[in-house]
Amino acid sequence: MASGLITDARLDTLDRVGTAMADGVRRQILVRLTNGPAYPAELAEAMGESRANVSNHLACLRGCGLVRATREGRQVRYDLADRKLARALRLLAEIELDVEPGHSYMDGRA
Amino acid sequence: MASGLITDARLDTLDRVGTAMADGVRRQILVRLTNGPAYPAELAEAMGESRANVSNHLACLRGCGLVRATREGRQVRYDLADRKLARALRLLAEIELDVEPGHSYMDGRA
DNA sequence: ATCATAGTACAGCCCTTGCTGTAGTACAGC
DNA sequence: GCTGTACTACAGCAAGGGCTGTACTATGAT
Repeated sequence: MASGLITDARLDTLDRVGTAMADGVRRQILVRLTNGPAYPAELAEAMGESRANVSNHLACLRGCGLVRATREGRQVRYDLADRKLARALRLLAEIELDVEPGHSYMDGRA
Repeated sequence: MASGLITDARLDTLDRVGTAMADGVRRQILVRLTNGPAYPAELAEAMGESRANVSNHLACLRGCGLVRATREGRQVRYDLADRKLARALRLLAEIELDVEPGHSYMDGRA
């Protein structure tokens, strides 16, 4: 079952991950969380984005369930919700994608 | 290096995968291609979408480099471009995401 | 209590992106 | 040659989603 077909129940998970990865800022946040927990203000400064913007994207990631938030004093620590997520992200990043440059869609034959 | 940090060079790959997975139709196409090659007309009927729509999304997936197209007579066969992609998609689908129902973001403590 | 900081929530505008419809290309058969 | 099929490309409109700015809550310090 682990390496079998993707069931309908798991399609919901892919939907969440898909919408989470749809935006560049959220992808960057996910990558950074792959290397350990982080805080909104820290993320905002490191990424050159406004705090409100980062906070909104973090809310999106929470809604999708990819990220967990826990209070620490007056700041909030964010972690990836599942360890498999970090593994999957690294696996995705390792994929070799040779894109045809001319954007001509027929690569094998014309 | 395989299980290390995600380098900037690999961020480009994540961008491609992210935009590819941003849309529900494209996610569905990717899942179907995980189980083997497919043809546009076949996909369109199975998914209840127009051929033009499916073709546009396939063009997007080609542009991102996730999918490879080869002519077969007067139809075109589509395959996933990399075997790791299928593995990564299955891994993503296996993630357990327990989303807090009330959308109240503080789960650990209030 | 007051002030400052960390973070969130939401309205508003704008830009991106998806879907439909149409025109066009490529191949197979007659 | 012509016709039909499989697929693509592109214009046009509509809708979804992102960024900014502001208002608000919560915690900690003085």
